[in-house]
Amino acid sequence: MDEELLSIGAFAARARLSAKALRLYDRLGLLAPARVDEGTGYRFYRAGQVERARLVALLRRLDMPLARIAEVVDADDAAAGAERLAAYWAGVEARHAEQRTLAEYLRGRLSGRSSEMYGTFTVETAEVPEQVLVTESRHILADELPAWIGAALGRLEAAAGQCGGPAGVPFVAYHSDVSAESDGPAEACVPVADEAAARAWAAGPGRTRGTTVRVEPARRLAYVRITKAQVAYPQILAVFEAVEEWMEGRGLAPAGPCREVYFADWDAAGPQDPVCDVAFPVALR
Amino acid sequence: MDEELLSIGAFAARARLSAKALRLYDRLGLLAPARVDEGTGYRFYRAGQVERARLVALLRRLDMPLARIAEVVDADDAAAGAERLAAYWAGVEARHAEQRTLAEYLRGRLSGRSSEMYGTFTVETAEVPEQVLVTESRHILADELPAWIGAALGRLEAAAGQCGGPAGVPFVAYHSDVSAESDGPAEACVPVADEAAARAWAAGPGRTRGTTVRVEPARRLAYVRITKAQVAYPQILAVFEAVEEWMEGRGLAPAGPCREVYFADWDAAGPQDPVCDVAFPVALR
DNA sequence: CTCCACCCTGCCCCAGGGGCAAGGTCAACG
DNA sequence: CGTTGACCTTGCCCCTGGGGCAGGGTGGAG
Repeated sequence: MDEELLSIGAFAARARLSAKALRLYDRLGLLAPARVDEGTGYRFYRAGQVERARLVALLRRLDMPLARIAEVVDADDAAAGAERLAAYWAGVEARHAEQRTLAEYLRGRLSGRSSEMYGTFTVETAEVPEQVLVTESRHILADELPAWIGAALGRLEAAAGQCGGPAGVPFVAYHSDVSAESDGPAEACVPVADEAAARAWAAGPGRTRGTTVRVEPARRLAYVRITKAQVAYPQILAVFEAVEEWMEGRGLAPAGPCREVYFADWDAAGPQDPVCDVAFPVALR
Repeated sequence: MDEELLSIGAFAARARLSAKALRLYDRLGLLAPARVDEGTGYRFYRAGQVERARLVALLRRLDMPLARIAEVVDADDAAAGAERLAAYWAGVEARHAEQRTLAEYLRGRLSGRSSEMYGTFTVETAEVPEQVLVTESRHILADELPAWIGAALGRLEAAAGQCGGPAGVPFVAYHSDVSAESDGPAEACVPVADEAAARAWAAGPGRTRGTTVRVEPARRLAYVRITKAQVAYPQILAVFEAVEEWMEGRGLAPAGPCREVYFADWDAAGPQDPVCDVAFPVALR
């Protein structure tokens, strides 16, 4: 019945944890000893608890916080625990991918200067026909930009359904710098098929928040295709700079505001999937 | 001359840092204000310091410790800073690669059990001819294993130079479990060309530490090829288990101790490069 | 002159322990 | 039976990189 109670030191050695850590896990309720002597306070563990302790130790090696470890090891069944682990790890991977692109950007900036970073991006061109756009504009700083882009494109795509449906790829145009000091404005744009319906929609109720309809003439874009992980401030600025340099090298001047073209399903994309073109309009012909 | 001194709040906004962080960086000598008012203690920064402050902020987003940030931003020239950044980031990548394989192992263990993890490794077989080995054996626990393997194979490869040269790929054989509780023994082995020279070497002075020479008969190996990042305790145990399951599925029994075959240059390999075969000998024919 | 926005220092807080001090326990050895 | 040394307990301070708040000083605008 007692099945060999282990002292904290013996248990720590078997579990590859320190006694100090075990006391902490006891206090947090993550790994309670099987018995605590009332007189002396000595902790005693069953040999069968080693498995749970080792799992905790392994999860700690992923730098998982103890609270999330508790969610994994206390899950109703192992599969549910695996899901929570997968969710945690996906977050780690996303953060790491973002940091990796930032590290590459900084390394290039510190060592090679522009010549090197220019080489790491491939600039292409594409022609885009005239489009009717429903748009939403806002003055905004860089830190709120990702949340706003998601929300604004969501609203505009909903609107596009009432305007003949989306007729192209959504994008965000920057009419002036968006950074920590400069607030744009930025303009979220969704091409639609039915201009008359779009104008009716824009004149409808509750459209005071910078929404408008405009016709964007046909244009040629110079762009760099980037992955989801690379869509992060401020390293994305290096991409804009790369396109500008490419244009200067060919004697081309920007023919309108720069933009980010979101051609893929953002939520479905993984960190290394291409999702966005960083683009400048250039003169046609 | 004064060129527009900024208060801490104004400077913090431009640098995308909190005032609190700036006070900390001042105290650590990482980013000292251009002037500190003696009477009031007010800190004043030059606009030109913004660049350094932003670099610090970006490096912090890599979770780089402030001490290492100081090494980067205080480097003699930008290229030297880039090198230190690269060194730091290489460490991050290595740790992340190791954590990734651990996360995959744990996810498999929690969710799919053996069926899934079996599927993630590809087991191959290979035939190895008879070999003369110089070897070094030791009782050792898992946590000291990597350091010992490096040192022992280094010594044996040096010895192989006096024994007709290396005549095959070095490996480590496990005659019993090596874990946190069980200490093997493990045996580091390097094949050599000249058996007589090897026996003379083994009888030479200072060879009392478990070194020996033996002839390993020809054998067939069932193995899984893994990357440098996967060579880490305890997730490597899952690889051994995968090979064992594969063998059981084919009615094969181990014909000797399991082993890790290091066929690539360990130091030159990146985390994702294949470097090691996790192998069991099986009966020939 | 007063008000409000800044600014200062100093203290406590977070995670996840490491390290040490002061004192209690337990088994083995003489 | 006593002592010794290994082990256990709690409690406190330390680390990093700040966040948050208290209590008090400053400076410019109205």
